[in-house]
Amino acid sequence: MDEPKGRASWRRGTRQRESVVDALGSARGFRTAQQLHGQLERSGRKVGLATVYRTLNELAEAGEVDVLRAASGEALFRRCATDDHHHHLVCKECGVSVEVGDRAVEAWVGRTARRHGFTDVTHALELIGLCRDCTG
Amino acid sequence: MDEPKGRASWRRGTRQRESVVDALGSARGFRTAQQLHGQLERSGRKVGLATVYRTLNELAEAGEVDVLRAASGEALFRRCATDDHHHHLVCKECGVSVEVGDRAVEAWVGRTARRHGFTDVTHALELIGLCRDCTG
DNA sequence: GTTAGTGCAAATGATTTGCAAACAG
DNA sequence: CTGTTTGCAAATCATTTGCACTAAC
Repeated sequence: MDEPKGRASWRRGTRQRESVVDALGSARGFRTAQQLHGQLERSGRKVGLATVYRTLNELAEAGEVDVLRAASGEALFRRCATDDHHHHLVCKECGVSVEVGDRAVEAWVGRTARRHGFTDVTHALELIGLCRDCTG
Repeated sequence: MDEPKGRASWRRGTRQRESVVDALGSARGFRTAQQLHGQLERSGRKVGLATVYRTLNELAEAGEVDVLRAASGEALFRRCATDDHHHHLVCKECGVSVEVGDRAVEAWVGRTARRHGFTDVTHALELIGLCRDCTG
C-alpha cells in the first residue's frame, strides 16, 4: 500500500522528528547525521542518534531531503532544494558554506548528458576548500 | 626524498600488487575492494583483503584509479583511463559510466572559489541518469 | 641482512537494529 | 488503551591499523 498523496510518510508528529527537520532546515548546506545530532544536543533538544538516523532516512525516502556521499563515505543530508538548483562551496576547516550556482554549469550538464544519450540526469557538485578566515 | 619522475609511489614490485592492478584492469567498470578481493581469490591468487585496500588506496592517491561512492557508501574503484581531471556520467540502472570532462567546468570552479575567497579548492561532480540502453 | 610489504585479527567509525519503556492519538 | 516511536546498547559493515612475519632488493 501507499499514501494517496502528498506529504506521505509522517505517521505521528513527535517532538524529536520536528527537531530533526528543524535542525536540517536551519542548516545552510549539507550536514551529516552526527553533526545534526550534535547540533540538537547543544541546543538542548535531546534526540537519540538512532532517531536522527531513522528520521533522516525516512525523509530521504520520502524525497524530502537530498542525500549525498562525502569522499570519506559519510552520508550528507540537506533539505531539498526549492526550485533553484544550486551548489555549495564548503570550508573543510570551519564548515562554513556558501551557495553558489551558475546557469552555465547546469547547461553544461544538460549538454553533456544529451551528447552521451543519457536522460533523466541529475547532478551533484560540491566544492571543498579553505575559506578566507581559515587560510594560513 | 622522492622519485625523480613518473609512476611515483611504487617502492617494491610484489605479486599481490600486480594481482590487484591486474584484477582492476580486467574489470569493465567500477569494483568494490571486496569484489576485487573475491575475484582474486577465485582466480587462485591469494591476496589479503587488507592488502587489497592498501593497494587500492595507494593507487587512488597516486591518481591511477578513480574512486567513487556507491549510494550505499561503499567505495568503488576503477582504473583511470586518462590522467586528466575528469568526472563521470553514470547510469543508475546498469552502472555503465562515461568519463566526461571539460575545461570550462574546471575554470568555473576556480573562478567561483576565488570570488568567494576560498583557496585549495577541490571539487566533486557526478552526473547520474539513464543511459540510452536503459531508457524506457 | 634490511626494510618494505603482507596477513591476520583486533580496532574503528558510521550506520542499523532489537527490544523494553515512553508517548501520541 | 493500543500501536508508534524512542533510546540505548549490542550488532553490522566496510575499512583501517597494529604487529609479528615474509619477501624484495
